[in-house]
Amino acid sequence: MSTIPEKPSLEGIEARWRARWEAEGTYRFDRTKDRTEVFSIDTPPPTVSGTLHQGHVCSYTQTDTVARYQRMRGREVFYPMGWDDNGLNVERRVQLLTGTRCDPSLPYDPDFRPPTNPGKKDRPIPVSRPNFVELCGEVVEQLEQQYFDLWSNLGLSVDWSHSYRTIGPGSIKASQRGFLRLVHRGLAYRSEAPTLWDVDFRSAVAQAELQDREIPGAYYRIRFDGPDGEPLWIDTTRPELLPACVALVAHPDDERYRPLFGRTARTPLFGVEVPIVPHGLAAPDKGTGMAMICTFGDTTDVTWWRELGLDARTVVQRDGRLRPVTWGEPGWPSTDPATAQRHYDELAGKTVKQAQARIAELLAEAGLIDGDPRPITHPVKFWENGTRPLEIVTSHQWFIRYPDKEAMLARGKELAWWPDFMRVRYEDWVNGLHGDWNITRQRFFGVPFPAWYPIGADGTVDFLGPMLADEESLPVDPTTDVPPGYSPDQRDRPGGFTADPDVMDTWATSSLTPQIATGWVDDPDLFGRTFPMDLRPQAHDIIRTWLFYTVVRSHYEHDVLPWANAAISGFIVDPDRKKLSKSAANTPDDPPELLARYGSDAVRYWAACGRPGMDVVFDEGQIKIGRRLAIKLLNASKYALGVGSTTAGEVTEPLDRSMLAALADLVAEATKAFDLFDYARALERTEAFFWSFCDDYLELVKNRAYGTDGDEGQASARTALGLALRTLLQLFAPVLPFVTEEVWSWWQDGSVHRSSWPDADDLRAVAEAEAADAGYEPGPEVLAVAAAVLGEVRRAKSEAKRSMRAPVTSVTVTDTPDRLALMRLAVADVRSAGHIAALEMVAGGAFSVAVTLAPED
RNA sequence: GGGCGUAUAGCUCAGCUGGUUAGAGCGCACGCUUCACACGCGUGAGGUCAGAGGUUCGAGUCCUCUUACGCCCACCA
Repeated sequence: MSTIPEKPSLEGIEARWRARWEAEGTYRFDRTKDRTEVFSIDTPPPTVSGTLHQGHVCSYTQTDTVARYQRMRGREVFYPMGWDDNGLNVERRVQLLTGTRCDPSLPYDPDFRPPTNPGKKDRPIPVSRPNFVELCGEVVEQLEQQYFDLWSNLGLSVDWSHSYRTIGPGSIKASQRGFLRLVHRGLAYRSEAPTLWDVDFRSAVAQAELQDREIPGAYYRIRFDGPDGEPLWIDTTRPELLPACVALVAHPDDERYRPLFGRTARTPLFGVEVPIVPHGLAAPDKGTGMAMICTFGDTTDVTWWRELGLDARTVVQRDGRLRPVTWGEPGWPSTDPATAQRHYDELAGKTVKQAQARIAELLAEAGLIDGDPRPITHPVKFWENGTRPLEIVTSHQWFIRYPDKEAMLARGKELAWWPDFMRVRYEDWVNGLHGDWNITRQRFFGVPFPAWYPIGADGTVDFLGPMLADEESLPVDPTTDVPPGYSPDQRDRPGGFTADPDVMDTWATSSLTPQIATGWVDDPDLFGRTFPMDLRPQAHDIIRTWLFYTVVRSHYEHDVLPWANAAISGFIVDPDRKKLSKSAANTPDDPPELLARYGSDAVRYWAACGRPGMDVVFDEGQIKIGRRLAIKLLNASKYALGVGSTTAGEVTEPLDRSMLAALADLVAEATKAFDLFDYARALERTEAFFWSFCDDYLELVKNRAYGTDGDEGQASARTALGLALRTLLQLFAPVLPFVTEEVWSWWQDGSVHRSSWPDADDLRAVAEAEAADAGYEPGPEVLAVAAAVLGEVRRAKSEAKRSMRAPVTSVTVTDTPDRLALMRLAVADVRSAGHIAALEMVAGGAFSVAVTLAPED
């Protein structure tokens, strides 16, 4: 306990309490507790390569309020923190920051240091993969420190001793273990397949990372030769893929084309005989109703190609340029190879865009285009972080099979969603799934696959016959470790082996965050106390990825849900309802600046005002209100403690009991709200109570508490004030951890954050004690009636433009007998607070108050 | 094209299972140096609850349709 400051202030309290909480282990997880006593949280690992903005502050604060509530309710809270340093974003960030680019063919240079301040225009310096991974590690460490500072300053009650990296050794081990187990059960497999591919980042991307964007394009109407030499017109937006055309397709019911099914057409410029086939996906109303199938222009092409068993003639390479092709060779048939070659040589080596322009010219020159291209805008698939449309290339990839839709939907029903309607997003996603989950990324900084491929005596690699690491040997890096039965000198040699060159998709790791955080296999004791977890907090945009994948992995590995509850937060939007972008950071409004200007509690207040699942508008005004609330708590507390508040005495005065009865109702409501993860409602109710508590109750009780009206009732006021203050501090503690802890320390032992959540029944018992004997029903009404009369007196003074201290000669209250009876119980306090000389009560009629002010001096 | 959500005072939002004159804060106006607080206090003005139908004794609240906005999904020829 310490003393009450003369002039209470918020300045500096964050640093003081951060240090104290850390030193005293206030939020340390007690791992002697049983699973039933534990509340464990699957904290979202923030992407350290991203930019901190108010959105992070908002959602992490919301979760923290729940964690703090559960802790006060007596649950031992397991609240770890992860850092997501996986993925393409880190690589991109590292490339920018260090001016380097990974070239896996280079040897490791132990003395390499990146330039200190690389210019944007400088050509990136190629570095080896180990060098690049080292740089990633260094950059990631700096980024984590920034995040730690912010989180800690914000007052997250995380146990920092339980933190992990999505690419740390423990995570790599867990990811590889999970992967191997799926492979051994036949649930993960290797396949060569057409894959959506970002030509700039030279990597495959998964369905969940796709984004449609409307971009300009154009329809070209191109002439094919029909079976009998007649013209056959098709519309395409991708004329450059003409050399990759393997069939023409129309709807089976399309009368125009039905006679042509089973026959062949000839492609223009290249003279390739392609079959004319029916398929239900062909749209009679699009273009001419007949489309060319290319390998591969879009995912529909892939579907057609697979379902119709067509040839593959791919032309787009991984760098987004057209590959060299020799026409007339096997796989590249043409009725006129020389002409085909002449045309194709104009395209080979060009980018898709360049090739499109050139082939349009070639077609026009040959008179094979009908009219001018017709400009359109159409949705095209992009990688969500990419800048050029995705291409489809064929490559070797690892896939995880999805469980039955029914099983996944059942898991979705089993999970408690907050708010409940978010479940629908999950169900929509499950119902729309197609294909399996491609977990391969052609990157460098990530979890490597614990796999190698045998090299035959002739030097060919069997990319479909992987050799897997033993689970006991994990974690492994196949580029430095050696597969069982081989020696290091056999690497990349005929008869030897080669490492799997790829890394896992970021979600393949983060789908195991519950397992990673709780010590799966490596710490069975902790795992048994914390898994399955209680809560997954996350935003709605990654239900289809993080949430869904986590459910899949836990379903496969443990046959349970990974957590009982999913609390889904909204986005932070700017006042124009646009999602906050990265540009929101590094402005005067960025989070560290806001925390410094208004204090952490104020920013937390704003965050906690956001309803669960609803988008939150960034509103600096709301932060100011939070600051005002925190300051008000300091001052009201100073007053209450200054008059000698205690939590131990008796409460005898009806007004005091009435206030406590109202407080008991508040506690019940706030508790219920928090149990439903509705921190916003709990805060709103508590705040409303607190302001009227200050405005009405404190004013009514002030003189009595000071003892200026005599000793009678003073003890009652002191006890009521003490109980109310203690309760209010506790109710506010989850949202305003700093100021509540500050005030708590003035008069209570220990931390408010480890105190027991208030009990509505206890308060009600105090309010009701012997009330019946005193001849009235205890409830909030006495306070309400007294406050209403006081309000009328204030109004009279305001309208007369007089001070609130102006003396009142007489007041006449007219009301129903019942309400007058309640009024009578608090009449002394009302007179005192209103400086009222005489107060009369008249039964009958509607509530009204006549006020006669004393004349001014 | 399908789905989900939102629409209440100038702004940000409450209004839980339908029930007396629709609430709060900010902002605004007018006041008040009041012994916890001028980083304050008091009082006040301000709303045809997006629109149109319907159910009901009664609808901001339930149903239908429409409109606007946001988000998610969808086979891009």
